Amino acid sequence: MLTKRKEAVLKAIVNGYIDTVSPVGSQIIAGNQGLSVSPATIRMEMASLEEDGYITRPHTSAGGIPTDKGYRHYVERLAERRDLTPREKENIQRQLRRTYLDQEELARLAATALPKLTGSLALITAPKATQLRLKRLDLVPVQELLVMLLLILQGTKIIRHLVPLPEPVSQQELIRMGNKLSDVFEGVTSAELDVTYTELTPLEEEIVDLARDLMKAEERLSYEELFFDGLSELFDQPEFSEAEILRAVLEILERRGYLRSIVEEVYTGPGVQVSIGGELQEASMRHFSLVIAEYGVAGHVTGVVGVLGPKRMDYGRNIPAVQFLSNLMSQVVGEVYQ
Amino acid sequence: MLTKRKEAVLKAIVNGYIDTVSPVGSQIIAGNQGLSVSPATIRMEMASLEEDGYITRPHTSAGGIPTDKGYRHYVERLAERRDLTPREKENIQRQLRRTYLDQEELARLAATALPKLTGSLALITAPKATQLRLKRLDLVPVQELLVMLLLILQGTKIIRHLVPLPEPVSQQELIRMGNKLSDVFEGVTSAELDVTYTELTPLEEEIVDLARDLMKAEERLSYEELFFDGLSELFDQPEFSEAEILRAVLEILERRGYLRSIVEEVYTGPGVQVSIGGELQEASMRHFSLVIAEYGVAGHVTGVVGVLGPKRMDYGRNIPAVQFLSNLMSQVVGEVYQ
DNA sequence: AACTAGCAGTCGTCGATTGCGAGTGCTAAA
DNA sequence: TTTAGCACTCGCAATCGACGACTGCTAGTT
Repeated sequence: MLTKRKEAVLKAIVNGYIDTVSPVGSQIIAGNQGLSVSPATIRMEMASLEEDGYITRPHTSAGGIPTDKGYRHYVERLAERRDLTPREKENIQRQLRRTYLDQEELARLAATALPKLTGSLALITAPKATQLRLKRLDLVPVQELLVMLLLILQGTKIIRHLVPLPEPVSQQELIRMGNKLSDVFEGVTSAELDVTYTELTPLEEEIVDLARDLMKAEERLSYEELFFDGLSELFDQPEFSEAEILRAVLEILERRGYLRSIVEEVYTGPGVQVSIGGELQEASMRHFSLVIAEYGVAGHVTGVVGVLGPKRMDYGRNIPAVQFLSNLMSQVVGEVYQ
Repeated sequence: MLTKRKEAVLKAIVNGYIDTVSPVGSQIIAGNQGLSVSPATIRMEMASLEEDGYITRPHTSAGGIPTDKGYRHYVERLAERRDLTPREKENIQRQLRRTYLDQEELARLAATALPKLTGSLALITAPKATQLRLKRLDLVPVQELLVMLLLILQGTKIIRHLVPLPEPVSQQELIRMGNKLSDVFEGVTSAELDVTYTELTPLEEEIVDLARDLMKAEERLSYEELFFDGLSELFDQPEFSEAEILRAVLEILERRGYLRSIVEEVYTGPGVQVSIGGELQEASMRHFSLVIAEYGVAGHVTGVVGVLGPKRMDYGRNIPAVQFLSNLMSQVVGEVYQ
């Protein structure tokens, strides 16, 4: 366990490093009001902190910089949470509250808002329902032998798929089929989409089978599409002046599935989760931290919202920011889902 | 007009620069087979090329690098077009030919394929119809006082919008309205979506008005959403090791409307268009070239496909690549549009 | 026992200096 | 018109030294 004073020193180091992006020495720490001991004493404490693995030094005669362990301790016990200002909150609320948005748009907008608040990259998945329910089924002619199958699901989600026909079918007939199937299967889950219930023509059966497969495929996806925004905010951070690190970020972002897997790895429960550098499996993430939280309606629909930034991000601010956005999005999504 | 030999020298310089990304000197050019004169002679030619503005030198005693004018001449008369291999073509064709894709997906897929072929960033807009036609109109309940209005348009495009209701409406009633309005207005353009034609309830009128406004708004957009992919391909290029240039690209990409305006500026007619560095209005684009072409069905539906890369991109390959993709996408889109 | 002043020592950073080599322009000869 | 030769220009990379930011340690103080 760390003593009060060691914690104060660690906190000063992390805060200082977050500020200046360069190792912080004993004198600067001593200069901090609140800590009225000489630099020499600080040095003793720093030596001890280094021994315990909370800080490192880039070279023998340099100040300290926090290790992952140091950041971890900072995040959990030292960082002072600074909530968003009422003004900022109101601003986001106004943007996301426009009820006319569909849910993808919601995620997209949230991803645009977050980087400005946190100076980091925002990562947001659209809300995904655990159990899809069919609201309506449409068949729209595209060509003589090609129709678009449209599955409209609970929560404004839509699946569409082109279906080749074995032989021409009149538009009236397609409309009739759409209405009939919508009627029969309204409010039904993918499991209940079964052809044995009613009298169906072979073509209708085929379509119902396809619809079920599409819904099942959709359910199998562990996440909806991932939106991100704020690359340029991220690159404003001084430590990313080196192209090498830049490249790492880009690669992560282009392989979307990859990022998704990181999110899944990190996400272990409700509330805001923080993962710092090496705590993530991925070697290329060692310069980054991830602050993420789930949002949605428990058991019905969920998504993930978070920010990716340098390890020396402003945790005190970003954690409340992610928390706020998670709550807000839960509300908004909840309204559409009842 | 340039002499044969001057052109040969210019070509060697551009080719060499594209290869090595560093100024090419007289000896290297002389070393090229095909040009059997001494370096000294080459130097004379280079001095003349410099005077005429085809090349510059970074400093007094350095080799030549092409200017925008030099690239322009190269692209128009010197570059040897190297078409994609049959294998590559087949590959893309297979990917884009799956008829089950909707048109957004088509653009997205194309944007993913192109960077791998060209080593540049791909820019693609989804196909946009000049004249929207309504295929079907659906009203799907979301909450007691909230319905989703769904406009299904010719060519698999969908517009959706949430509509608040003044008072509860039963699901049957909504379905009836959807069917009625679909029936009345099937195949109609935004201009023809007029409430005076038939007997409509006030609520129906309101919905038709809204539908028309939505379609008109959609038509006013000059382009569909712009997809891009291949950031990391772009950053593999050695000249982007400097963070400053990187930042420029990112800013361009994050402001989507901005990029769109560049595309509009460049796009002046059919066929593949090449814009080199300073030829673009935007100062921040001076390190880049853009190779773009239109695709679609003339008069009905159009989109833009192109690549953005360093000025020293492989024009000989990228121009045919963009050409090929433009043709292919025209075909695929045409099939859905008849 | 805890703290601190002082000092020698370490190490990275920055600027100046230098040598090297690539590549030129010019001149004079073929 | 072409070419060989040569002096000259520059950028680049390596080297060096001064500087300064810190530290670790020791010895003395509270």
